Amino acid sequence: MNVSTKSEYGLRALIYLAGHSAREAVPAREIAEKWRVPIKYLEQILKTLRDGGFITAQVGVGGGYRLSRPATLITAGEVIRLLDGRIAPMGCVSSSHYEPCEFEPDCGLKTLWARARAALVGVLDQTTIADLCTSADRPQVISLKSSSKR
Amino acid sequence: MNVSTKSEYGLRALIYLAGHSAREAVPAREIAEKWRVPIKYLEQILKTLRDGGFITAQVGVGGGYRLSRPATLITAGEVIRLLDGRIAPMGCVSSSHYEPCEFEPDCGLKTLWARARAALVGVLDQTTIADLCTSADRPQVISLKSSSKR
DNA sequence: GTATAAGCCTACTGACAAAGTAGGAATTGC
DNA sequence: GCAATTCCTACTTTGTCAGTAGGCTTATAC
Repeated sequence: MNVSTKSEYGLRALIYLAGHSAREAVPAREIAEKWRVPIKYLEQILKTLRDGGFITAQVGVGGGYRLSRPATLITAGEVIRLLDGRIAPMGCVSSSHYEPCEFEPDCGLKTLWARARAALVGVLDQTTIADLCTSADRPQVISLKSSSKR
Repeated sequence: MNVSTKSEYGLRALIYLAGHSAREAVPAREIAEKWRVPIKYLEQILKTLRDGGFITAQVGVGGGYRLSRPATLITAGEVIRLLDGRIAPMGCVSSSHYEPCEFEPDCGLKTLWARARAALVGVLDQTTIADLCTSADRPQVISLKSSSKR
C-alpha cells in the first residue's frame, strides 16, 4: 500500500509549476533544488509527465517546463496512474491494468478490493493539483487562462 | 498501491476457516490445497495470524487452526495491518506506523495522502471476514448477519 | 559560430523487500 | 512407535524501486 517516489516527486513538481505563470518556463534544476530531489531522477519523471501530456518542455537557454493544462484540470489520480502504473490494490479490480485472478468469479476478496479501489479512486480522481496548492506554502495558483499551447 | 500476497493468503485462510465450525480444527494443508498456496509459506502466515490473536492452533494428529473470534468481529483492516504493516499510502499519514515527512507541515501532499488513507481505512476497517464469506463459494458462515450490498 | 544552459535519451547499478524454500524440532493421537 | 500436525529459524531467489551515469541535441546570447 505504498505510493512510489515517482508519483510523489511528480506531484510535487506539478504543484511547483502550478505556482508559476504558464508564460514562465521553470528549469528542472530549480524544482530539484526546491524539493531536494536528484535532478537526473527528476528529469526522467518530467519526461514521463511530458509524454503524458501534463507539461510542455522548452529546450535551450532560458528553457524549462510549464503546465500544459490549468492545474484545476489535472487530477492526482491521472498523475499516479501515469507514474505508478495502477491505483487499484489488486490487478483484478483495475480498469487501466486489469489482470484476471485465478479464482474469479468465486474469489471472496474481489468485493473487498473493488470497494477499496473505488474509495481510493474517488479521492485521487477528484483532487486536482490546484487543490493541493492551496495547502502548500507555495504562492497561490496563478489563474491560468487556456493559453492554447500545442 | 499493492496488497501483498501475505495479506491476500491470510485473508483467504480466514475466509476458509470462517466456513467451518469453530469446533473443527482445519489443517494448513487443507487450506493450502484449496487456495493453491505453498504450504510452507502459508504456515508462516498462519503463525503470524496466531500471534496476532486471530486464530488458535492445535498441534498434533487431528490438529489444525480455527478462528479465535467470530468472523463478524475480524476486519480486513486489522488483518492487513498485521500482515502488511501499514495501510496508508505514505508514512506521514499512518497512525500505526507514522513517519514524519521532510517537508511537514508545508507539504502540499499530506492532505491528499490523508484523504486517501481515510477512504481506504473506511472500507477496510468496516469490512469483516464474514462480509467476505457471503460472496465466496464456500459454505455460508454459521450465524452470519449479511450486510454486503452492491 | 562558439559558449552555455537547458532538455533528451538510454543504459546501468545497488539495495532492499517480497515471495518463497528448506529442514528439522516439538507435540499429539492412535 | 509412527504418523500427522504445528512451530521455529535460516536461507535463497527474484524483481522492482530509486537512483546514477554519460553523453546527445536544441536553443539563445554574445
